[in-house]
Amino acid sequence: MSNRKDMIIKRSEKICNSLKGLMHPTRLAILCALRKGPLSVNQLLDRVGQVSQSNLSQHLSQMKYSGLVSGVRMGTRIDYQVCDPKIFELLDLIKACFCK
Amino acid sequence: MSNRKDMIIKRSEKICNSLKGLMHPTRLAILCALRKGPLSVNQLLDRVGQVSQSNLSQHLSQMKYSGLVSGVRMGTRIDYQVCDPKIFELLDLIKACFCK
DNA sequence: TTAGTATATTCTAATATAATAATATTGACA
DNA sequence: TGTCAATATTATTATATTAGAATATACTAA
Repeated sequence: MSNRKDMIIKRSEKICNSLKGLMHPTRLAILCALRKGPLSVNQLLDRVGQVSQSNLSQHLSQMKYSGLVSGVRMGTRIDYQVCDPKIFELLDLIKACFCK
Repeated sequence: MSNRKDMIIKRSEKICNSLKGLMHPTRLAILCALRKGPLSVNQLLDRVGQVSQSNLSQHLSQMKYSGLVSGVRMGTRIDYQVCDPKIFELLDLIKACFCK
């Protein structure tokens, strides 16, 4: 049925879907901002470039969906944080690869 | 003029553009296939999933443009290889982050 | 309960990306 | 030169992603 090529493509598709979670300037900036710890949406709004609240929220929900961040409600606000600190290693390596 | 936020966004944009080079199942599969060494377009065609020659070529040119691979003509064929082996570290870390 | 603040959702228009088919280019060699 | 094999380009269409505006929801406090 499914041969080696299909396996590779299938795995690549899965990886791509996860990668989409960080494949946007705004989303990368969100991750950078979250490096030092959790931040609320409004705090993020303040730290990340010129983004509307609505747009920021959309990006956050996309990142939540792809398992990059999680949000904890603290009363009226929601603090977002990165699920797996390994992501920061990934960011560092990405910078090492592409920022020269 | 350009404050801290702008800097972050600018750098994020740059990283994103580079990342786009690997943000596709076919392109990821190409990179995997190139891990063991250079391959010609036809060889890649044989190793990567169901892709047309034309489409594969387009992906290769995009990857070339974003600095991921380079091609060396050998007579009638062109051998492609990964520019920077650090990319494979990146792939491994991506797998570690997202394939569990 | 009402007002106010924080965040999310939905819809739409604009833009970007991808796949396909058709055609073109390049190099080797008779 | 003409043909063949390898690779690239172009145009077109289909699909996905994004931003923004408007609106909705959730919680707090009075």
